[in-house]
Amino acid sequence: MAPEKRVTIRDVALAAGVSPGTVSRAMNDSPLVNEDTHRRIMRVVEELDYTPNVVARRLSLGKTLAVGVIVPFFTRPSVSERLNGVVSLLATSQYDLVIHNIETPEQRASCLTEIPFNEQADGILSISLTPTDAEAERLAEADLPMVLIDGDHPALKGVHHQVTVDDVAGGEATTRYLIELGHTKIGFVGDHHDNPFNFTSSRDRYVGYQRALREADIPVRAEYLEENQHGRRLARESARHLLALDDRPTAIFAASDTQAVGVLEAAREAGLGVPDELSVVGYDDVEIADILGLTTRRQLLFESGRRGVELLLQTLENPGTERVFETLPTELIVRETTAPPQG
Amino acid sequence: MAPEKRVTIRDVALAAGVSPGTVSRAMNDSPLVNEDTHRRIMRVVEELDYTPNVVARRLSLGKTLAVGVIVPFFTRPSVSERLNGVVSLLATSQYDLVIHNIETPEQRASCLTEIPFNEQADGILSISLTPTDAEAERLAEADLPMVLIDGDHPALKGVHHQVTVDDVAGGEATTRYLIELGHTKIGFVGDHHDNPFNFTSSRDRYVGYQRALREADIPVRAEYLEENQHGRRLARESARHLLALDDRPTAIFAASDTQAVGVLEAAREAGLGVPDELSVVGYDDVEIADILGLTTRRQLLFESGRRGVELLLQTLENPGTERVFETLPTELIVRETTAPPQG
DNA sequence: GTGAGCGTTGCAATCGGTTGAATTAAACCG
DNA sequence: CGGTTTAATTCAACCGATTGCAACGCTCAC
Repeated sequence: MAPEKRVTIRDVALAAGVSPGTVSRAMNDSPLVNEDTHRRIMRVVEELDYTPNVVARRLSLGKTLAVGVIVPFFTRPSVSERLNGVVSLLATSQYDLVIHNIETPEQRASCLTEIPFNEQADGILSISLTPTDAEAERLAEADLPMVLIDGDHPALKGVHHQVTVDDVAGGEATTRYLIELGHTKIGFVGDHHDNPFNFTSSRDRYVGYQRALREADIPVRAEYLEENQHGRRLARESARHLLALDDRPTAIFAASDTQAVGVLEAAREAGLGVPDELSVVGYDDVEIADILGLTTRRQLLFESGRRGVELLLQTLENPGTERVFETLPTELIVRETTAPPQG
Repeated sequence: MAPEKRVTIRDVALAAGVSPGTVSRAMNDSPLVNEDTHRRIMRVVEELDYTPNVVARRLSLGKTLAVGVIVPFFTRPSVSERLNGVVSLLATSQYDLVIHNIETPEQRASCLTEIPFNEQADGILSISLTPTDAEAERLAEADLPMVLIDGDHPALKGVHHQVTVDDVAGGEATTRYLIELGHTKIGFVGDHHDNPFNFTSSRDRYVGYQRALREADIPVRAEYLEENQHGRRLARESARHLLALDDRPTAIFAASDTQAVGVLEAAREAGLGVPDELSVVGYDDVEIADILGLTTRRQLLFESGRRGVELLLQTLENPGTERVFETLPTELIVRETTAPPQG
């Protein structure tokens, strides 16, 4: 009834007639305590409804029992799906999840430079962020287990795993698909390839796009590239430009499903039928793609998060683990927004 | 270069020629330290790149400097938007955000009964969860500041704020809108009103729906209510049933935008034109509603999260704060899926 | 009967801060 | 100039667990 103070290990010790140390050992199932004593202590623990103070444990163990997740724009469906994978697995472990969302370049900088050093986490998961060289250097110093999900840096030293997708290959294959359909005039709607967050996926997909065109001896036309900030609205504007060109593309490759939606909207505005007059293909395969029947390249978002945590937990258990670089496969999901060009 | 051990407060004290206590006070801007000393200490802090160990602070202060967020299915767009509001404000505070996602009824139970007691957080935010009477009782015992966002319990004692939406009123107003358009045959597609998560929003909106019908002297027909688990796919099935009725509804009110999308899909399958042959209205106004031109009732998702944190932080700063119950407004956003019934 | 060995348990230091009380030094005043 | 106030700092206990080491009681062997 009364706001009774929290039960500590000493209370238990007193009630059980042993020392705090023994209670601690009993709680942690140390083989050093007698079975009877163990049972007796556990009974008292039950009675008093004792749960160890996590903060004290942390200090004592020198471990925080938490992992930090650094994630930009976690409300974006693709990101949130990765995060979902992270959460799903982490929930089964003893580790807490501390979230650091990034919405501005400043936040990005401070997260990447401070979080790994302030001893708030035993390990770090970074989602969709690519460290710069300087950042990578500094991160290496922290020597904190870190896993990069959908983001890589070749020079990262120390215990750093990576779970990525080959965006160049994905972009190339997707573009090739359009070429095989017969398209030669293919537009690209993506992020700013030089951006303060150092997001690289759009840029890499464009590199793949160029590669596919070159392989097919199709010239890469500068006016077919539209860079913009991420988002449906802005992608719509980008697409408007493409569709207003004298020699407009017959297909548009959007760097994400979100942007593809903007492209679809622009097409509707322009009175262009999809896929007859314009083919549109996205990237990610989030739910909206299914809803709209968008052809897209699927990547394993949920799995990437899950696998990232798996690697991190492995490293935490067993610090000797070797670095792992994993590349997850992608898959083209053909729906109703792509077709051979007209005529 | 070497993996130098972490700098502690004692190192700083030594280097600055003072005692650890003084360093502590200097770090916390206590007026008890001389200005010169303060400056000197801060210089050393800079040089050694010292940052206080948060875990140790926590133990010492008896505060965790973290708030826990309990949230079911955080990948659902409406939920993630609320969470976004939470994160946006919390990022500016000194508090960390520890996430507890709920995907099963068991997780729900354990979160609601354990989290508030394991001293891992100074305060709790609960999103879209309605405690049962028994849970409310137990929660009151924890006497931990807690804010319910989109979830309420009239009997919650202690320092508990609530930020909710009046779902009954929202459901009623939305239904009235359809009635005013001329509809009398209005279907309802929602969650199971009796569900293991104790989600209440769909049920409440249905209560409002009934109320609106009664006020307009329109009989409430049992066959016009379709309950199902949450989700687009299942909502589609529910809608199929409604549309297959001999006397099918001319309008369908979905308890969420996600479910409304399922309804739209069912309409397309059935070859029914929207809005001419079938009106559809959703709830939430998440992005998909905008994309699809769905008429819906907007609630302030982001703001609810933000306001919830605001209240929690207020309480943490100033434990004497009075309880606040807030009801956020909703607004009908008319787009292209609603029209008067045919004929 | 004494010492070695084993299984248990207690003791006390430790993790890295915070904070109330004690202490010192400077300042002020009649 | 002694006494008292005031400011600045140190000291040491404390938060609540963990853990290496010492110590204890017992058994068994020689």
